Amino acid sequence: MSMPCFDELVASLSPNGENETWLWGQINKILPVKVGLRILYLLLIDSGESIELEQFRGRAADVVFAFGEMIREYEDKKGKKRDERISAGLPGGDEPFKSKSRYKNHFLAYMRKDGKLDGAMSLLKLVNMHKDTKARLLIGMTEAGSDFARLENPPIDLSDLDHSLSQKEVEFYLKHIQKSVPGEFQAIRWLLKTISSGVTAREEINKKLMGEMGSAWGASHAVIDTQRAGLTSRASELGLIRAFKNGVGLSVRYEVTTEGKAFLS
DNA sequence: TGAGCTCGGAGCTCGCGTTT
DNA sequence: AAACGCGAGCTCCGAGCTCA
Repeated sequence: MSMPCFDELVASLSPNGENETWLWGQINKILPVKVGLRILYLLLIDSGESIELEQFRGRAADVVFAFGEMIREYEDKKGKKRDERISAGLPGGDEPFKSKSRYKNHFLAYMRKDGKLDGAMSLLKLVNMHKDTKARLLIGMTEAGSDFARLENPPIDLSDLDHSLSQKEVEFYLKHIQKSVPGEFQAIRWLLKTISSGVTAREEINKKLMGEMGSAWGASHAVIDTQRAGLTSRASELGLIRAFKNGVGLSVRYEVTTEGKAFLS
């Protein structure tokens, strides 16, 4: 299926161009997107080019909920700390309905009443949607989505619950956003450059972000905070930055990793 | 006019440092 | 060594808007 263009995405409702429109900050992990994408890929082997959106969303939420619980159980048993867990963002907990619904809307995909596409899968142009002649809403994969879905993934394919993404998946993601999702590409470059220049603490990054993008976005402090948190979380999952605590105080600082430096150059 | 939807923020939990 | 406090990361609630 062809890629959705920027105008078809909910992101286009912001007054800024595609380069300045970052992924919404609550999309803070890539693994939940990858798992959903693999499920869609498998469903499409039987169904052809597209499948009914709600059928996919229901099935994916159920499977990923079980997957998330299984990973959490492993992490609990190992006594893993918050920043070592790969289960963040996956649905789970004792309110399955709410958690699945959040997963479906943030990490999977849906079409708003106004026809704009929302959800990480759509915003990253890994899927596309259309209505058939009977007004049924169908979802299919773009070529990039299908390529990304097929790549071997540590927890899904190797039962490796300590790593969320393989090196190949990281490389694919970065190449893909460079080519097709310029807002996310620019956001990650902005963050790496910012940290490289010595702006390494949470509030300093917020301040710089507010100064440079705040007025264009019309963003409150809370929105800046959300965007910053999501971006640092994604960049860290991709292995481009690392958080550390320097001796005194609690506050975290970030540094650009070797991989991050390679990406910048 | 009220049911459903969207956006953005409120607030929870965890873990670590500090205080008593 | 227990209690406290706070930063960080994450979850999901709900005010206000839209649309039937």
